[in-house]
Amino acid sequence: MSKEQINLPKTSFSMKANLPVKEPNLIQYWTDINLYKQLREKSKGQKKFVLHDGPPYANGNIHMGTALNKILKDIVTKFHQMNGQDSVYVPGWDCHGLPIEWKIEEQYKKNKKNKNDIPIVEFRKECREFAEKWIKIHKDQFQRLGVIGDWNNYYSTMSFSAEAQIVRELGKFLKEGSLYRGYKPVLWSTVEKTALADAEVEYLDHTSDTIYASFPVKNSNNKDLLNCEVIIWTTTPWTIPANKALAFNKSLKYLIIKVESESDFKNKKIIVAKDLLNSFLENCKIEKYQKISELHGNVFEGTICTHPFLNLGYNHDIPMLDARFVTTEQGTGIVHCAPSHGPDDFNLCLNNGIKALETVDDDGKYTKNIPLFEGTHIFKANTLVIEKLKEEKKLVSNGKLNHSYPHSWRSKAPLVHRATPQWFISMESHGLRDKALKAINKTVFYPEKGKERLKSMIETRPDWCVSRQRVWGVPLPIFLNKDDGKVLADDEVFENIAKIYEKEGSDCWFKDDAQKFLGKKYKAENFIKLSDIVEVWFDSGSTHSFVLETRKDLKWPASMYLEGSDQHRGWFHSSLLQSCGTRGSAPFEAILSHGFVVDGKGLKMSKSMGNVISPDEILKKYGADILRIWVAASNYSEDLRIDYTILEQHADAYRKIRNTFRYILGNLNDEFSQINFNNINYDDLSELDQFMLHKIYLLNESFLKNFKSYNFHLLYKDLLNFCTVDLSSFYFDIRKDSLYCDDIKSKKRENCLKILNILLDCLLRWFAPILSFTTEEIFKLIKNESDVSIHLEKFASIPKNWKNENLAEKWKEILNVREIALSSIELRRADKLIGSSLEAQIIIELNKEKYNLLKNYDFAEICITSVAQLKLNSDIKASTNVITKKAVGEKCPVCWKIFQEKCERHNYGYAKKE
RNA sequence: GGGCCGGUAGCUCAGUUGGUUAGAGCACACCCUUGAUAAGGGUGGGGUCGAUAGUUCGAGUCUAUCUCGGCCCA
Repeated sequence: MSKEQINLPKTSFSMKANLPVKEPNLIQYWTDINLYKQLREKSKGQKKFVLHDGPPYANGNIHMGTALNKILKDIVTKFHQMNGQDSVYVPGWDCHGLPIEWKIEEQYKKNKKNKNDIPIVEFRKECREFAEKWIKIHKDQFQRLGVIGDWNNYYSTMSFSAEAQIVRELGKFLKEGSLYRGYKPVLWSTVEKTALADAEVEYLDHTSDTIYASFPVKNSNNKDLLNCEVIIWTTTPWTIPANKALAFNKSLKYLIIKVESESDFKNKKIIVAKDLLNSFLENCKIEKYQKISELHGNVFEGTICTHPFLNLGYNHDIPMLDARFVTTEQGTGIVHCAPSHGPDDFNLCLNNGIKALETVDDDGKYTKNIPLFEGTHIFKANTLVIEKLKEEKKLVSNGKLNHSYPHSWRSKAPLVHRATPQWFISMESHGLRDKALKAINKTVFYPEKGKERLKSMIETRPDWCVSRQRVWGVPLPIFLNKDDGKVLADDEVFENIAKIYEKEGSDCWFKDDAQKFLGKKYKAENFIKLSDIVEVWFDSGSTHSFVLETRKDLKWPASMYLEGSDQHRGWFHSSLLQSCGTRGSAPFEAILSHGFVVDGKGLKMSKSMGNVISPDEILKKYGADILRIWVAASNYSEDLRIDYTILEQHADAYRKIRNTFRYILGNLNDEFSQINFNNINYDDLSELDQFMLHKIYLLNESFLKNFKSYNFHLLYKDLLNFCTVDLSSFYFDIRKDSLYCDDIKSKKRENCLKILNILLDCLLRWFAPILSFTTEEIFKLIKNESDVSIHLEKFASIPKNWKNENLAEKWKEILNVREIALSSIELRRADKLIGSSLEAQIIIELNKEKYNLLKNYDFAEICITSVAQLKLNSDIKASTNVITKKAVGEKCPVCWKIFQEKCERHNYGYAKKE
C-alpha cells in the first residue's frame, strides 16, 4: 500500500511562517493594489465608523506603547469594516512643542551655535524639517505593523491648514470672552530672563535661608485662637512680602503653647502642629514652654490672620485655608502661601478666589505691588526680610538648610517660581466645566472606569493655561490695545490671520509687520502684538476641527477616540474641553483607553532596568502577526505584560492556528470553493457535521458579542480554543479517516469538504482583523481572480438554522462517553497492550437511558478505534463504563483499522483521485 | 505624599447577584503516532485566589488595614 493511493493533504501553504520575510511583501501588495482606496470604494455609502487618530509626537522611534496603540486601532477599524461599515482611519502627527525645540537646540550646542543669534523663522524651519523627518520614519514603522490607513493623506498639527484652524478656534474663545489674561507661577531663571519647562530643570544642592515666622490671629470662630500667633516655616524668606494666605491640614492635630523662654515670644501663645513640636522647639531653642491646649485642624476654618509686616503697610487679611499638601514632614504644619511663587500656593489661592499678582519682574526685582521692597532683587532680599521680621518681633528663629533645589540646566543658576502673565481659558465663566461634564455622561467608555477618571479630572481642574513663552508652535493671535490693554476680538482679524496662515504658515507672525494681520480695519501702531505661542495640547485638542470637520471622508463627532490611559489627562481631556468650549459637546461618541506596556513581572520598562523590548526586535524575530496576537490576547483594560516567554507562548498559539489552516488547505488541495451558507442541504449532513455547524454558529455569536464590546482577548481566546479543542483534537482527528481513506465521491467525504470550506471561509474572516498578514497570505492562495484582499471581505453571516440545541445536548453526552473511553484506552496503552487507538476495541456499557439515546452512534469513529460495541448494563454504578481490549484481526493496509474480516469499506477498490 | 486602577496555576485569561472539591487553553511531565510530521493525539501533575483581620451558616467574590505594581498629580 503506498501513500499515493490515499488522499493525503497537499498544500503549498508552508508550515513555517517566516513572517519577518513574508510580511513586507504583503505590505507591498497592499500598497500596489491601493487597498485603502479600494476599501473606501467598496464601502461607499455605508454607515461611517471614524476612529480618530490621537496624534503621536513626531519625535523618536516608536516603542511598545505606540505599537500597541496603533495595532489596537487597526484591529478596531478592521472589525468595523468587516462588519459592513465604512471604517475610516486617518493617521496624524503632533508636531509643535518643546521636545523638538530642544533637539534643535542640542544640535546648535554641538555646533557651537547660539539660539539667540538665529532668526526665529530659521529656527522654526529646522523644527519643521525635524518633525517631517520623523513623520516619514513613523509612517514606515506603523505600516510595518500592518496598519491600514490613509497614509498618503495623513494630518499634522503643523500643516498650514491646521495652524490656520487653530487660530480660528482660539478666536472663538477670545470672542466669547472665556479666554482671559491672568498670572501664573512658572519656574523662572532671573539670569536668562526666561521661563523654564520642567524638563529643563536640574536639581542641585543649594543652601537656603530658613525662617520660623509668626502670623497673629485677627479673627476666628474659635475663641481659643484669639491672641495666638500662627507659626510658619519657609526656605524662601523673600516670598513673605508676597504672602496672601496660610495653609493648614484639617486632619492634623495642633497645639497652642505658651513660650516661657527668654525671647521676643516670651509669654506669647503660639500654634504649631503637634507632631512637629519637638523639632520646632529644638530649632528655635525654646526650652521652657507651657502646653495650653490641643486642637483639631478643622478649628482653623474661617480664621483670619494679619501679615507680619502689618505695621509696614501690609494690612491685607491673611485667610487660613485647608490644603492636603500640608504635611508633618518638616516645618510647623502651617504653610505660608504666596500665590505668585508656588504652584500649590497658586492653586489653593485660585480655588479660594485669591488671584496671583505680578510681584517680581523679569530681572528678579520686586515690583510696585510689593511695598517697602520695590526694586530690590529677590536674591538679596532674604536678609532684609529677616531683619524686618526681627524688628517687628515676628521672627522666632532663622537658620540655613542644605537641600535639593531647582536650577537652570544651562546657567546652573537657582530658579524661582514667579507669576507671569499667561492666557487662560476659564472653566467657569461660560460654563465650560459643566458642558464638559455633561458631554462625559453622553460618552460611552471602554472600559467603563475611564468615565470616572476623566470626570474627576474635569471636576477639579483649574482654568486651562494655553500660552507658552516659546517659539515652535502656533502664535497666539492676540493684539492688545495700547490705550486700555483690552484684547482685540474681531472675527475679521482672526479670519484674516487664518487665511494668511493657510497660504504661508504661521512663521510670518514672527517676521512680518503687524499691519498685515490687522488688515485695513485697525492701525498697527495702536496695538501690541503678542509673541506667545499656543500650548500644544490646544493644538492636538483641536484636531477634531481641522481633521474630522474639514475632511469629507470623515464625520464629526468621531465614533471613537482610542488612546493609552494617560490621555485622560492628555488628549481625551484637551479635545473634550476644546470641543465643549467651541461646539458645546464632545468630539467623540466613545472613548477606548488601554493600559501601559510593562515587563513580564509587571514592572515598567526602563533602560536602567534593562527590561525594554522594542517593536523592532519583535518584528525581526517573530513578525507583526505575533505582535498583533499579543495585542488581541491581552486584556488592555489593565497593564499589558510582555517579555520573550509571553511572546513565545503567543508564537506557539500562532503555529497552532497556522496548522489549523494548513490542515484545511491540505485536504482541500488548495482548492477553495465558496459555499452559499443558506443553500446547504442540512439534513443531508451527518450529525457530526451538523454539530460543527452548531459550533460555528455559537462561536459566531460570541464573536460578535465580544467584538461589539471590544473584548478582543475573549474573542481571540474563543477562536484559539475552537481551533485546538473543536477542530484539531476533535473534528479533524475524527474526519482524517474519511478524508484520507474514503472514496473521493463518498458523501461523507464530500460533506466533510463542505464543512472544511465553510470553516476556511469563516476562520479567514474571523481572524483577518487580528492576523492581517497570515489571512491575506492564505486568501491570496485560494482567491478567485476577481477577489483582491481578505480585508475587503465582510464577516460571514451564519444561518440561524445551524443552531441546534437538541443536537448539542445529545453530543454533550457523546463527548462525555468519548472522554471516558479515551481514559480507558489510556490505561491499556500504559499497560503496553496497545499503542495507537486503532489497535483498540472498546466495549461501552451504558445504563438504559443513555443506551437508548446513543445506541445508533458509531463510537469506533467517534473514539477513533477499530471496533466499538455498545452494551446495555443496568447494573453498573456509573451511567457509563468503558472496557478496552486489543483489537483482533488484520490491519487494513488502507485505513489501518484492525478487523477480523477483510475491511469492507474498500471493496470498491482503493480511493484514488481521478 | 495624594487621587484612580490592579494583584486568580509557569503564561494568557474565565469566574454571574457571596453558595458544592476554583475553571479553560497554552506551557510542563509521561505515553502514543509517524498518513497534518520542525506536525498530530491521549493522560496527568500543578492554585493557602497578594497578606492579615473582620462581616457571614458560608468569602476568590463584601469591609478595613497592609503590601506589591501601574497611570496621573504633587
